[in-house]
Amino acid sequence: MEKKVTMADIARLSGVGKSTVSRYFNGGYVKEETRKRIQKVIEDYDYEPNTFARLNAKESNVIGVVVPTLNSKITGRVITSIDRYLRERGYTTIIKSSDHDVSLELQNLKRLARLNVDGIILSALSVTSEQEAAVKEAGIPVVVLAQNYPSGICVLDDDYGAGYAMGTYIGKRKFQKVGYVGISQRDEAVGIVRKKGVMEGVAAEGIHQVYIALGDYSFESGYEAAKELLDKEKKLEAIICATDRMAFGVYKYLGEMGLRIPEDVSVSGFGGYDESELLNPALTTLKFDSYRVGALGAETLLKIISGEKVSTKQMVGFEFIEGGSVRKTE
Amino acid sequence: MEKKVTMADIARLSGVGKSTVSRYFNGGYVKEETRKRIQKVIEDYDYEPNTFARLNAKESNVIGVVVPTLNSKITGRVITSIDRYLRERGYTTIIKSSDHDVSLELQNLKRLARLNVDGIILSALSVTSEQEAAVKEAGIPVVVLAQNYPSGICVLDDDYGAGYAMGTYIGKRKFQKVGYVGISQRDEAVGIVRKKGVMEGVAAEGIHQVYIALGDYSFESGYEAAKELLDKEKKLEAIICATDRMAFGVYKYLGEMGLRIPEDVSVSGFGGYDESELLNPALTTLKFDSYRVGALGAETLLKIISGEKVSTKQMVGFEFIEGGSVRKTE
DNA sequence: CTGAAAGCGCTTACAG
DNA sequence: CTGAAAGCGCTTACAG
Repeated sequence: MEKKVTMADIARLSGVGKSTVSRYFNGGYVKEETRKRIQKVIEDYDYEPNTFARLNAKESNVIGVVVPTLNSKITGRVITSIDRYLRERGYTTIIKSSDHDVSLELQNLKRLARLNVDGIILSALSVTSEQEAAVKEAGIPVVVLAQNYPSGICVLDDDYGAGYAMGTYIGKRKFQKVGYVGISQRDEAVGIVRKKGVMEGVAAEGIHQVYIALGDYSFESGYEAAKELLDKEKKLEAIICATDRMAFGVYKYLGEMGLRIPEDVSVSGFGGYDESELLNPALTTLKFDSYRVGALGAETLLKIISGEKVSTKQMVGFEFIEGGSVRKTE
Repeated sequence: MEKKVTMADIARLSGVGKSTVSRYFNGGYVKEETRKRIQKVIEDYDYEPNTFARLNAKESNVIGVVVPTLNSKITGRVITSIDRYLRERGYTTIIKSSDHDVSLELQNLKRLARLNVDGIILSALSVTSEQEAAVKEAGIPVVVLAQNYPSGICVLDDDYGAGYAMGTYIGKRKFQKVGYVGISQRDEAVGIVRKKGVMEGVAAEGIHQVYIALGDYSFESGYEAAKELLDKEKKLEAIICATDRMAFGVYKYLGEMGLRIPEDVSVSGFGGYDESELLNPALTTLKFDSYRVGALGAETLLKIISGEKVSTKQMVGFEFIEGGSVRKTE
């Protein structure tokens, strides 16, 4: 292993002081000629400063990202987008997973604060008071993603708008009997806001009675919900599912019952994962823009850091994906 | 923002020297009584040392992980598993994405080395000589994942075994005409090793002619490959796909042609993502154990760090998932 | 078993 | 425009 070359080495080799090399990297004044000399040496040695040695720098140029899991398509998109945005602007991003554990999430928050990061992007499991306290105590800018965060800055999916769009889409088909497979209210975005959008959307089209079943995001729960709904009301014409995965479960149940989609029952979802198009018929669904959520979150954080004013609550749009799972009105 | 409490504060508050507090954290000798005093203060102040300030420590307790993308199911599983394994053992893991960019991958490698990480887990885009040089020069332990790495230590999926298992499974059905949708040889694991397994597997069951088409992992390429294969050979009885996603494309083409699965054509894949069971019929496929790859990679790296001997090449198994997409022999 | 001192690789006033 | 000095929050010999 070769000796690691440090800033002091670069300084010595270029015949300048360390402070000058430091200024070279941090945009301070360096005479053009000196700059050239330093640059040459840096290239020769393929040198880059050690980001983590900036112990007493005003800005660390490090941003912390806390996510609930490393294992979801959404998280994958969000952190890809954050990482890219930040990298292109010279920031180092440190990703910490809470692994679905609230206490680990709290620990991650505290640890990042201690590492002197310039800011934190938090994709929260849920908003807890302890967490709010930690954020406050950290004294560094925090942007919360995909979760309403009244006491701070957040970037959200437009769940209400999406729900409303799907509600009116289904409503316009003039179905008499509609079912909805929802999610517990503990998930505010999906369980409350999205549902509200759907309900008000169908209502706007004159449908006032919706049969409701509750699922838990899983394939199986969609299957069970479909069974429950069709048991309660044999003549259901359409089932709106709060997530694609549950819609897949509904597909399975309808298939087993010999009911055709969309001739007998129409089905729709929310999510817009690539799988939706694999189904037969392709699922009519709605895709949230997770990449945009990540990028906007990062952009917002950098603005806060540089002292710009930002909105406390920003909404990111969605895209309607029309498949073949909803019957057209003849 | 409150003043950050540092190790010096803890030392002062416990009436000991900084070195003693440091030893407290790093397992050095501290008298039981002193230990208690320090512990009390630490708890009162909810203190944890700043991992990145250990500039001249022998071990940084930081492990770097370089992945090709943050945006794939497999990567998600691998890093979840690595992160968990390492966290439980007191390591901090730093995840860097190469975002499908070879030069960024190289930069990530160099940067991590400069950060003085104790070791690196590399899920490589491909093995390049520059990269091998960087790894060598880094002078720190590196474990390569899911890619054969003759010059170092690696942890691999058992692609040959998986291919062979699928090959014999299909072969035993005594199909006369079999097709294979493969992947370019540039991907050694899938394009060469897996294919070899499949070919030798079917051959072992007496099938010697296999019609081959090439795809690029995508849904569309699976669709096109199916078209090409069925064009070349109308009576194909089975199509083995090197990946599930391409198998989905095959499903679509067969559906459009009015061919039933498995009555007319049997189909199988590799991957075992959750989506496979959503299809109708469920896809017969084979699941690699990405969690195990991650954990074994991390375990191996820690062994190297602690000076234990490790195998240069370790293979991780798979699980056969029997769906309904392959015709049973009557 | 413990602490003062030196050092890790940087950055930041400050004097020139 | 530049460099010497002090400092960031830790760890590590070393002396006691």
